[in-house]
Amino acid sequence: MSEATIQEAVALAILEVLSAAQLGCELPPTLILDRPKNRDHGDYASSIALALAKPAGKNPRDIALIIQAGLAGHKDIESVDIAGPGFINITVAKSSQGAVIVQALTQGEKYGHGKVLVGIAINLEFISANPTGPLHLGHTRWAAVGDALGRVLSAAGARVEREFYINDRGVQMDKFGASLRAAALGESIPEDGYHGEYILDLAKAIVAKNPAVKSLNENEGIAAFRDLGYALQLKQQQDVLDAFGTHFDIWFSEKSLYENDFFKHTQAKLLENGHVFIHEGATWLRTTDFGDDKDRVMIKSDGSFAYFASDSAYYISKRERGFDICIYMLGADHHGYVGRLKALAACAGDNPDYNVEILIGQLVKIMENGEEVKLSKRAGTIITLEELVEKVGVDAARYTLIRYPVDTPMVMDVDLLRSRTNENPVYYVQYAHARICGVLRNAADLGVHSGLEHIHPELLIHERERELIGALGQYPRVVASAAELREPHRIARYVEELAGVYHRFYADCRVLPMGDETPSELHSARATLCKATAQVISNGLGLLGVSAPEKM
RNA sequence: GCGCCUGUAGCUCAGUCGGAUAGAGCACCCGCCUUCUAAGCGGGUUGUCGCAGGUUCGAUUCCUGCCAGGCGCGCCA
Repeated sequence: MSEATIQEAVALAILEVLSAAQLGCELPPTLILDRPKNRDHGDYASSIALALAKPAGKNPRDIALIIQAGLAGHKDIESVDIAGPGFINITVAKSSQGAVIVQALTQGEKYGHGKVLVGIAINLEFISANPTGPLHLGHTRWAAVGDALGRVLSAAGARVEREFYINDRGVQMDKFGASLRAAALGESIPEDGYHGEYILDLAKAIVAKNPAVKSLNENEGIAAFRDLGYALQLKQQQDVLDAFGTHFDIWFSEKSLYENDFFKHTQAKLLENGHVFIHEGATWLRTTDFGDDKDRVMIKSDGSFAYFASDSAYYISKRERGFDICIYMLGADHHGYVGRLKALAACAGDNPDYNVEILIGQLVKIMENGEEVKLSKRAGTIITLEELVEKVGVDAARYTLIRYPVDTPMVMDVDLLRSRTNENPVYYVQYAHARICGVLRNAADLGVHSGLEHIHPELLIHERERELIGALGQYPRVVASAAELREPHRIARYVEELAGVYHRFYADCRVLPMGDETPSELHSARATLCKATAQVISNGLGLLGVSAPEKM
């Protein structure tokens, strides 16, 4: 998809030099060059000489000297310096700097896409809320992060399907039906039922379309309300997610796991592997064979299915549908699932360290006017996704939720998210994009050309220009590591950094001609650099599902 | 009791193949629009990286123990 970057080419060259030097020790299979914090340390740095000193039994500086000599004359390298105990600092040749701009402009939306996950089929399951109420804040974190992760994994070359598991069977559904029926009939809702205001609205909507349901007897009525309410509530969740920009490939019904004897098939498969047993009339899976705290019941002694039966069948289903890796994104209150899901995979004969990945998201709180917001108008207790979006908008909500690693408990400050300053990172990044678009519009008016024929890398020698080019070149690696580590927040952090570098460039490097100045090649070169930057910001925001406005 | 997550500047948080002086925003002070979007830029001040050991040339990062906070441990779903 993307050709090798300068960074990769240089890293490869270093490995070749080391290999030819026959140090007598094992070399790392790949080498990733660092971006030094200090600009005096060049464009790229490596501590490989220090790392190999011991196994090779050599002085690190001697190894560094070998690398320095071996890289001499490399077409992309201006200089190789050795610093301190043996750090290698590499400065890229000016003429080669333009390669990044060429890649960003020619690859366009694909710039940053890579191949690290090519050939891997990933099932990404997230949210998976009960269809008995609106989506709340906990779901919302996953709605943003899950969707972004899906985009990131795809960009890294994986075949990804996003899946929403609908818990559409079991006692919760019946309670839902009973609650709706009670609301419709003006009776008090059962204590263990659903109490939000939305229940009344749903009940009204159901009765309006199907007046007959009110006169059904209790059992039939509960079933009718349950099924009609389910359809409406699911649709509501789908509409909300759609408006939020989160798309699912598959809406998977839990109920469907029991059709066509699929559960029997699951049970047979697990039995075949020797981990199913009967105890006191119940059917169990011996997950303790693979490190779980306790064994899990699949079929209760009364013959009904335990929730774990669904989990088991669902996992088997995913694997039989051809997914190599099943990623589960769960809330912190479900972290107890990790052990049993891993063990389940092992019971099915799979490799729990490879085929199953579980991401645990810590809780989200929301602050407004300096205090925690706890009450929801609609859901009764917990703030909903819709309410969050009403408060801050889709872009700010998505961006903020994605910006932090999921294992950090996070606090969303509504007042801050509404602010339009530096302290609000969404606007900071979007503003950089809009600013560039403005410059490019003016460039066109002034007759400043930009594009592939106007890169002129040898003219881009200002410190800020070099920084900006360097930052653009990091993007493919950021995407790759975000995908491999399942950490989409890295994209957000990168894009913030890039926006900052751009703003500084903008402050120091005039892009367009002033007054009656004649457009020069430098103007064109800078405008082209701007164009490449806009592309990368737009690509990064795109992976997060956040818009890149042309005007603000 | 057992298990998972967290503990970095006054506040909110970044920082994973272990690396060079630990970063950003906010807050506080001071500058920058007679020409590209000031939703911006620059400068100044801020640290026992929870505590104690260990591994090594080097640890915020890896290992062990402890302290503090959050969450979880059903033939519920």
